[in-house]
Amino acid sequence: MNKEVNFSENLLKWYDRNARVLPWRVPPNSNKVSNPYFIWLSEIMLQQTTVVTVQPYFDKFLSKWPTIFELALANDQDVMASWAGLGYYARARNLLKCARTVVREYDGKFPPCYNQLIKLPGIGPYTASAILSIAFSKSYAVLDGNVERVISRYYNILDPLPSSKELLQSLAQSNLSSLRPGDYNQAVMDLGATICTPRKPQCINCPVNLSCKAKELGDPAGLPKKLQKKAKPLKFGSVFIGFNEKSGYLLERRKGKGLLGGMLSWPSTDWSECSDINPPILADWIPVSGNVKHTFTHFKLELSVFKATIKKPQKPYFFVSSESFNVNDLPTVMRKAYALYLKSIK
DNA sequence: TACTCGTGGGG
DNA sequence: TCCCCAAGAGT
Repeated sequence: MNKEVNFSENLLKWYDRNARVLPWRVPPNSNKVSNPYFIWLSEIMLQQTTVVTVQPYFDKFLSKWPTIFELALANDQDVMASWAGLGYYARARNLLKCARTVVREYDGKFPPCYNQLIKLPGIGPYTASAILSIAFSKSYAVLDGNVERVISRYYNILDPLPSSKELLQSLAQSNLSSLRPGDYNQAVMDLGATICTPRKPQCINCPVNLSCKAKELGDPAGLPKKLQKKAKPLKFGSVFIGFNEKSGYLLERRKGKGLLGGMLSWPSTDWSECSDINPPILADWIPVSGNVKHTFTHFKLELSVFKATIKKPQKPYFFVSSESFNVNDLPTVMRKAYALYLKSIK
């Protein structure tokens, strides 16, 4: 028996006994069919996001929009508010674009074809392969962070990411089970998430430890090697929380691209290496004690917070009544500013 | 290619 | 406290 068969067979045997129970997943050997809408929605949410974080959002989206047809009819603000806190908000914008395209162009059915899937907004090589293998049983191996780690260890690949990606993709594909491509992909990812972890891999419990190259002659925990990342600069800015009893809170809708694009936000200065406390609205602004510290993917941020009673809305800004205001409609960094404001008025 | 794009948890 | 990383995609 060659090593490739060994890997795939042992992995699937392990998966049959140890597959995690997830709301979007069909258990192995259950004779149930995956719902492509569930698979797509979960895969978009799971991009760079942990299963634990995704679960409540997945449940919320399914309860509000049980099928792609309802989602396609949702309004943008509702979807963005429902995504708030999950991060990478381009995913939410593309999610809605994609749902509308699939309903309009494909009668609400995801095309079981790589070249068509990859053209849809928010669907890249990973997500296209995940949908094809899990929902349509087609032979496409996924390459995500888990697979990169498992495969680079199994073959002891010493070249650093991302240059080794092409090789890892072909190795993952060469091992794929054509009978159970979806289970194979999910099995590798489950293995990476639970056994072949970034630190302190539990090789003793690994179903393929007897043929793993890194375990045999290398350092599994040291793989995959990655190129060094650059340091995060520190940026500063100010946000302004305006309120009055009658009208509610003064907010803005951030422009549709870039950081926090499309999200509800407190009026804010730009964020840069120099601190800026010039309010975009005229009022008697009072500094709120303390500041907001927040870390984004590529920079750190410190925000000063100001409060004032605002009489009239001023152009791009608008009031949201106290009754309909929900701080959880805001991204996390803006929730932090609100928490500071609440502390200051108590 | 390399950079942009959130957030929370673990070591 | 800080760094790493998590079912990546878009530009």
